[in-house]
Amino acid sequence: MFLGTYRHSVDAKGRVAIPARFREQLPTGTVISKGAEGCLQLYPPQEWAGEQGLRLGSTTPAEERRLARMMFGAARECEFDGQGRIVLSADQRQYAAITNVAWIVGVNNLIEIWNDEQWRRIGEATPEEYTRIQDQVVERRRAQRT
Amino acid sequence: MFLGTYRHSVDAKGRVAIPARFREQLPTGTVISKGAEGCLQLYPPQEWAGEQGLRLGSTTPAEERRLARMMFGAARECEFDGQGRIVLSADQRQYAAITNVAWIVGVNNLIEIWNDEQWRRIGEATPEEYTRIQDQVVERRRAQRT
DNA sequence: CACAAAGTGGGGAAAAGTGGGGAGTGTGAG
DNA sequence: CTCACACTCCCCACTTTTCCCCACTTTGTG
Repeated sequence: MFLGTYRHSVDAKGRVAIPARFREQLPTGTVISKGAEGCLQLYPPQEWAGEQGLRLGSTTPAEERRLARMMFGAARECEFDGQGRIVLSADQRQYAAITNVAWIVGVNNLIEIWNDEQWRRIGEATPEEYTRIQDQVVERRRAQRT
Repeated sequence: MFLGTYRHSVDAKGRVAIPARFREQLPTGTVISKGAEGCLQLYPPQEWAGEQGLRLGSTTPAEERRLARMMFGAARECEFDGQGRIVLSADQRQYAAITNVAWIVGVNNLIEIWNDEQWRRIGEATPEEYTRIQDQVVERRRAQRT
């Protein structure tokens, strides 16, 4: 389970430290790829395996083909250096618009990496916004039960 | 079952002691997150388990993605030190507007942490207000059943 | 009143995060 | 074929943060 938000710096070489709490839970075989809303996502091996359902074949719909190409084409296996950092490629940094600062966010089953501005919009919700969102969950749960 | 209200101090490091009565009932795996109306909430493992259904994957809809990011990004697993204290992160203290004092309130199935001013507004309700609130709940329940 | 438990505060060791230098490897041009 | 350049990766050193431990104060209880 990945929880919490961490603000780490990205150096000139594109290196960013993954919080130790997360790193402990990431075995080799962890994959980094592009995610929705312009973030990067780290999939632990078992989560990445869950995405294998997305395959190309003669019956695959067009949107799924496109999604599969983007997801798998952008994916790379994570490699940690001695200090627990990974290197974000120039391509990945451009996609996520990351320059000097990155927010590393635990989202239950996977980890996301965001640029400064975009994460602030999500993470710095006021208590009022947060209350509203929470009410949405309650509402959604109720809808699902029926 | 968590009952009662406790006023504890928060030191310069952001540490706050959880009342011993509560601590005895909190196994490892307890999670602290942001709650409605600007409080912080402690979920015992069995309460938090309900939130686990929310997972990210290539088939997760947009509203759920946003929700999951906010919920899990704001949460952290509780870690007690030798004196039974937890550390409130700078982010959590800002959200709940907590500086030197925190009110720790048992609310049946979970625990809430409030700042001085906001808790006074809730806790110092007059008998008249209390009655009115109770009637509102009764009214709402009645409306929902229909 | 005395003792025990709970809460509070601070100092120091250890761990995590950050930045830079340099060796090794591969590529491309001369 | 050789040399120069660029890039990657590994290692080292420094800074900051975390957390663990100790000691004191306060509260509650027998």
